[in-house]
Amino acid sequence: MKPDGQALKGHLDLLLLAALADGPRHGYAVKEALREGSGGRFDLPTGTIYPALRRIESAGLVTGTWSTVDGRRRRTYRLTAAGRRRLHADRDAWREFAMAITSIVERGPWPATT
Amino acid sequence: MKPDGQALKGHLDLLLLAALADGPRHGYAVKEALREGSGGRFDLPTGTIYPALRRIESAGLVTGTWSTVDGRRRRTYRLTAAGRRRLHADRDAWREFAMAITSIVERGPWPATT
DNA sequence: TTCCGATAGCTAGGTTTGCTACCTGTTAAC
DNA sequence: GTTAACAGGTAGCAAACCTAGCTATCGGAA
Repeated sequence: MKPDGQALKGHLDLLLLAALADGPRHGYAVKEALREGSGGRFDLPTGTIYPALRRIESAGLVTGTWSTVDGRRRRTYRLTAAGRRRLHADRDAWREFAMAITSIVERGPWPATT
Repeated sequence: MKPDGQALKGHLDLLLLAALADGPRHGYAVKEALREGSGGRFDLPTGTIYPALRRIESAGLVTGTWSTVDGRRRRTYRLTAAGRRRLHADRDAWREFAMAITSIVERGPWPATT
């Protein structure tokens, strides 16, 4: 499926961190994990994934190491302690955010402006 | 509460449309409705609200009319037919989006990369 | 042999869009 | 007289995701 315009803004880091939560993955595997984990909803272009991984790497949330498998260069990322903390914090923030949006959007007519 | 960085990107229009779903409101009332409807979570600055209302107005999703109450200028916005359609579409898109994020974020360790 | 798709990585530049900071003005409270 | 709440607005910044394009390997199809 195609990207959502701006909808992902501010939530991509959470997705990347979540995709690395159970162990190291290289960039392409992160991309596949997000696609499969979302039922095809988040089929993000590599131009979104790779710069974002670099970004959170330089923020100290993940560390990346190079390796070569079958002649293909791979950069494998793993969560740092800070990344894991950020994952938990962002997950909480997401829950709060989603609840707030939902509470506004999923309601019948508003109570009269008291 | 303070703004969420980039988290709102792409979802603000939905909130504005939802705030106007049960009847016309002027800009300031929209701001208050979002603050109250979100339990204080979305206390958006006027510099966010007013330009965004203008934006969705020029997109044909709402229409605005001037009036004066107690010497205060008010611009009251109401949904157009297109705005109501967009509201429904965006609400569906939000549900899908939230489900997709949640399904990635709210899980134990990923199934092994098969 | 050549080509293509999947895998794997990368960058440059554009665009959108919310936020910061600032402004005008009225009414009511202190 | 000053402040707070109400009501509207603009200019310009900055984040960051997306588009478009690039290199390169490997396996299978044509």
